[in-house]
Parts: sequence; C-alpha cells; structure tokens
Amino acid sequence: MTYTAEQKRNEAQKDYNASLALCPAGQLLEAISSKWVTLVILALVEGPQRHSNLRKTIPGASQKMLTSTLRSLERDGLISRRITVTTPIRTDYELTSRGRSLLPIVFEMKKWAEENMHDIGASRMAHDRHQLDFG
Amino acid sequence: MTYTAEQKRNEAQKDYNASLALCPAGQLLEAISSKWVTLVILALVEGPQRHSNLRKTIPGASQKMLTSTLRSLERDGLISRRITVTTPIRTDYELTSRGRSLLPIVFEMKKWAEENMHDIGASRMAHDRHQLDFG
DNA sequence: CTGTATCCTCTAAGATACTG
DNA sequence: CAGTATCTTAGAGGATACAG
Repeated sequence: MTYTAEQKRNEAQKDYNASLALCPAGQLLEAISSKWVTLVILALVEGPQRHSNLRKTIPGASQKMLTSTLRSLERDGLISRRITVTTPIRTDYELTSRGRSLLPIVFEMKKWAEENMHDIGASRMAHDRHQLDFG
Repeated sequence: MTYTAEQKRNEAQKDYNASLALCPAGQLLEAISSKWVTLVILALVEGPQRHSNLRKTIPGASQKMLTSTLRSLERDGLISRRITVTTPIRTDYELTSRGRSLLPIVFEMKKWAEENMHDIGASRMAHDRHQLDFG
C-alpha cells in the first residue's frame, strides 16, 4: 500500500496531536482563552464574589456556562470556592495567587482590545465589502 | 402571561447578547483566543512565511483550520497576504503593524503558560483524583 | 503550491426542569 | 441560592476530492 504526500502529512498530524498535543503554550492557552475566562477573572479583581453576583456582572453567560467556567478555573487552581452552609446556601469565589498572576496579562488584553476595537471593526467591514464586490 | 424570575433572567440575557454582544474586551478576545491564532502569530515573528512553511511549523493544524485562521487574521488586519503569480503559485503571510502590537501580549502569555504549566497539571490531577474519591 | 467545496461527525452550549 | 440533569441543535472542525 502506498501513500500520497498529502496522506503522509495527515498521518504526521495525527501523531503530533496524539503525543504532544500542542506546544507548551497551546495547552494552557486553551484554558485561558475560553470565551468567559477573562470576564470571570476581571469580575473577581475587586475581591470575592458570590455566584449570583457573577451572574449579574456577566449577564452574557448562561448559568451553565458560568458554572462550567468556574469549575474549570477551580480545577486549574486559578480560583477557589468557599461554601457557607446556611439556608439559602452561599458560595464565594475568589482569585488564588496563581489566578492573580494572570491579572497583568488580562489587563493588557483588555487594554489592547479597547484600543483596537474600532480599527478592527473598520477592517472587517472593508474586508467584507471587498468580498461582496469581488468574492 | 407571567414569567418566573428565571425566565426573566433568560430574556435579559438574550437582549444583552443581541445588543452589545459582550463587553468591549469580549468581542476581540474571541478573535484572539482561537486555538491557533497565537501559534500563527508566533510563527510569523521572525518574518514573512509561506503557506507551506506555516504548515510545517504548526503541524497540529489541518490545512482547513490554518487557512481559515489566516483568513480571519487577515480580515482583522493583523496579517497581510502577498501572492506571487508564478507556477506554482506562491503566497507569503506577514504580520502587520497592528499584528505586531499584539506580540508583547502573546509573549507574556507564552511565558506565563510555560511557567505555570507544571503546577496547573498538578492541580488538575489533584482535582480529578478528588472527584474520583468523593464525586 | 495554494486554496476551495463537500460531506460528515461530534462537541459546545442554550433551554428547561428539577434537587438540596 | 447554588447546582445538576436532560434534551436538542448550530457550528467547529476533520477527511477527502478537486481546481487554478
């Protein structure tokens, strides 16, 4: 049985993905770059927040997404969860020191996003219009 | 017709998503945080690269994903594409100045990821083991 | 070499309802 | 209030074949 160059390349890809998955950065970038991670971290900058409070602060996230984002961050040791067994129950989320070590990056991303939002919007429109004309 | 508090909250969410989508940061974070964006940008740090070269540098990405990532970055004005009409055809991708303005952030993310990869791996294992025992 | 088009699968994520 | 479970669906992404 023979392979084309294309097929060989596909095999190489599979091997690569199976073993190292991605470059060192890649693994964590996925964890950090989830749609809501940055927003949750920013919401916790000022201090511990209750679950219900986070929902108000980040109305774009469904409860399901919020919970799963929080679980994921907890698993990675970026936030901690403290439960107070009252009725009704109460839970507070807080950045760990490792979570706080991400703050400089998160702030920079926020800053960059705010500074470039306008221009990127313009680029997109220009690009899309060009697609309409010639695409 | 009456609504429960839960339903009202869901409605509020929809409105929010429909109008502002997300906070200023959110819009762009999605663009930046795609699985391959960081890797492509890092691959272009040293200078322009051909399509085939990028495939070699980032073997984890299928051609489809690579192309669509490149298109997305081009649309946002973060990279430029120059085509040379020879046979076979040749295309080179290069960071624009706006793309280069992302480099400090990308480097910091890479650095953070490398520094914390080990500890986060440990946290995950501990967390997962706990789940097995008590979850 | 660089890309597009097709098909197909599988997961992310929303809606909803329910438990402690 | 905080969280889980279930159902369902849109879309991301892989495999493959083809085109300029």
